[in-house]
Amino acid sequence: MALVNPTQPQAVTTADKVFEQIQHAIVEGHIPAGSKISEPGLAKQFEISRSTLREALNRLEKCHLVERKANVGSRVVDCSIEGLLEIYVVREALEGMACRQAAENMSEQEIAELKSVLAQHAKSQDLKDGVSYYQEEGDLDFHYKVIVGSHNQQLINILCGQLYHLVRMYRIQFGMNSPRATRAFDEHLHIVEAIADRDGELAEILMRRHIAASRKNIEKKIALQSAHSSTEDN
Amino acid sequence: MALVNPTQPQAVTTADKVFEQIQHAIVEGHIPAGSKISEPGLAKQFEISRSTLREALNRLEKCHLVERKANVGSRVVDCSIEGLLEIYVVREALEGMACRQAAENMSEQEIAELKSVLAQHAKSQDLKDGVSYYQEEGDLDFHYKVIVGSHNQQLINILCGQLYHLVRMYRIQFGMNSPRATRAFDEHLHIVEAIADRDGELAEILMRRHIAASRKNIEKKIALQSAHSSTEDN
DNA sequence: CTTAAATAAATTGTCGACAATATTAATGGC
DNA sequence: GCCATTAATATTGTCGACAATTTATTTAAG
Repeated sequence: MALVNPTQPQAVTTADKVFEQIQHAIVEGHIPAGSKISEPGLAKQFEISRSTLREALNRLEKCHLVERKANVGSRVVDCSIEGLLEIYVVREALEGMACRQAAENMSEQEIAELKSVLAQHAKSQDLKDGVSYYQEEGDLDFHYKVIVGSHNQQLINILCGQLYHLVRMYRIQFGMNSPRATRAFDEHLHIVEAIADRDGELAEILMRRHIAASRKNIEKKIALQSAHSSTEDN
Repeated sequence: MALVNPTQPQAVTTADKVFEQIQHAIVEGHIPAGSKISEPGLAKQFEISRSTLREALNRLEKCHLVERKANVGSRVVDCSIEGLLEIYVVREALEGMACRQAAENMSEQEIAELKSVLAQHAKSQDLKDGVSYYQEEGDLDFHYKVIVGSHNQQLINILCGQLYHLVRMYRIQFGMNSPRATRAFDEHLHIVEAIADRDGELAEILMRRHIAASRKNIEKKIALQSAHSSTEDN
């Protein structure tokens, strides 16, 4: 069930396993965003040495979940609204290009698989009109398959290896149970069509608009929230 | 003179310094691409412990200059033609978006600085019609300033922190003394115009075409090379 | 009482050694 | 003579300890 990352092969070493555990804890918010990380503390908590923990921290740094300053220490990244919007901008550019390349490079079998993913979403569509969690997973799954379909190792690395978990972190911590579920699904359909037609240019445009729409949706939401809180302040 | 990376602050720790030295050695080809890295060997060579070396290797991994496999070891990345083209695709997407954001977000002063950089290039333009090395540096410098001008931390991180040295590595190892010097300069001029006009859409298109042109130029070169070598094979 | 300097505590960076795994060399069977 | 298995070697992963630096506390001065 868990999305296996092609860029990060099976965890074998203990540092790998601890990395995954901490990663999960950060993404889910069990280790709060922006908090300082105590190397001796975490090492003791996981019953490993500091060297091993530092190895894990290095990998967390690679996917931008923690930041380190020399002689000072590590902190979990801060979840700011600006940061979230920045990531969406990057995604718009990269996933747009990935989608273009997917249209050019995906095999017929991959396209068939992508279609079947959407078909599955469609089936469970009606019964989950309120429950959007699965749709969240489904959305990620769709995007994931398109990215891998680009067959561009650099794109896959950056999007799946580095940004993927950061995006999940933001989604969870900002509590985004996307109200765009059905519209997003329709957009997915159109994107797949463009890919199946091998129309890279259109595929890129559609994916970019799809992500830009998400971003604008968030911006609107934020604007409402701040407007609401400012009336509360009065 | 040396381009200071805003994402990687001054090296203070010995691991940082060793990292920079190895980075330089890899980019310049003193440590050959694709070669295996012996931890005990390199550690002895730099007169540091393995722990410190591994710390440096982790940073090299972050900017995609070395790859590590569990229980096997580290290798310098391979410089394949496919890899080079993949990077150009990523750059086209990211720098295009960076350019759009630069048009929206750069301060007037930053734009003035960007213009002055080009003016300097123009002055030395006539005397370096054969010598393209400076143009190389100048090209990087221009792109660098645009990226930073996007004011998007994520974009800056990925492009300046991760891809920058990889691009340099490819340029040096494939011996690219861009024969597009004067045309590239003209394209830079048009890009700056678009930025100064705050026309993000045009700025993105121009930057994408600028990078795509470089990519196609390389593709053409490669095609010629392989055609040449195949005739040699006969 | 507030501020500055000095001291103490804690944290990070670096080191060398040992354990686990992978690679190479040697041995034996066919 | 060639392939599989086993032994030997080398390399990577992990550990605990010490050095260097930062942070917190205490002390002293104004």
